[in-house]
Amino acid sequence: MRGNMVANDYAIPGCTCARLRKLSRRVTRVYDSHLAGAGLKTTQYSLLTNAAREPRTVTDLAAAMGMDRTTLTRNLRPLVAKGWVRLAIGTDPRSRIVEVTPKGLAARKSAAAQWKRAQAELQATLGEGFVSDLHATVDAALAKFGGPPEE
Amino acid sequence: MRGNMVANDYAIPGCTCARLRKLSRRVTRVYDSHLAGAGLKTTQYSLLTNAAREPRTVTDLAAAMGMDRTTLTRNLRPLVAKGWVRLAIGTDPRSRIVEVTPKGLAARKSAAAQWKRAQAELQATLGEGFVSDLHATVDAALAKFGGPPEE
DNA sequence: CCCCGATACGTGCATCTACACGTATGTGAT
DNA sequence: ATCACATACGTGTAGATGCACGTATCGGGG
Repeated sequence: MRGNMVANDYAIPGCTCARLRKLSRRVTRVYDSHLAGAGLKTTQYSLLTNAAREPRTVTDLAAAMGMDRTTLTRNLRPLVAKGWVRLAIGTDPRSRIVEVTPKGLAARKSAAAQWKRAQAELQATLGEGFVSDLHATVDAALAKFGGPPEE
Repeated sequence: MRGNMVANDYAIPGCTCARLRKLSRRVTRVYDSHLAGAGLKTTQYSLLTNAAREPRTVTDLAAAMGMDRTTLTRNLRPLVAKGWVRLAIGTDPRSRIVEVTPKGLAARKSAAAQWKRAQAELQATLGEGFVSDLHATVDAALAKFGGPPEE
């Protein structure tokens, strides 16, 4: 009784990419709205966290975060400009070690509260169990791509 | 026996946003690598599809796609430049109706093959059942945000 | 008819993302 | 020592994303 469901073929019921991007946009806006008060974006908070975990070369950090190396280079720029990150020369003089400065650590620490609020809002919206399942699913997908879930 | 696991607090085991963005990057690269041969990006393919489904105002289409209205305005620009999309004046002269041109429909149709290949590669990498589950999870999340999964 | 709040858009600015390409340095073979 | 290949990086170009802000039109009340 639904009529002809095949009137046109413009439906993409199966486009994984579009769905993921759509959800990413929504979720990113939630986080960014909270982190705005701390003067940084979600991406930057994530970057500071990953860089602080362990000093690494640009290439290694980019690989760990699953992003193009040149993307990381650009993303580092605003952080370097704010004095939160420094690019040091490694043992191999060609390499750049991404180092979070004390100022950067302080910025991250002060933003942590807002990050927690964002995560809490998300869990309130989606439900805690749902978020857990979502994490598991996303981590499993990332693992199948070969990289670590890391974060 | 794992030693002290709390040496630093730089782990964000629970950052939903970072995980989603990471997975989005990976998946987008898969799709874009296939669609490159068709001369468009995943976002553009998705835009063409959504716009072709039904002519709508910029505001309505943006809402359906879960993106900022001004983002849609910018994303439409390259498509308009290629003659794939046209912005017509609606009954309300302030509004712009996003219309896909015949040329745009043709471009989308010719890209459909590459899109299928991308989707196939993803399913081969993740597993078909996994992709189904992922869709269900993402759709459920989008629904909890209030909007339609649509695509 | 005029004013005012609501509505529909576009722009400026900043950031995120990645491919193609170019530069500089390390390394191993000759 | 030198040459060739690999490695580590940055830039040019192009698009995706969203907030703050400004402009123009619509519609109802005075």
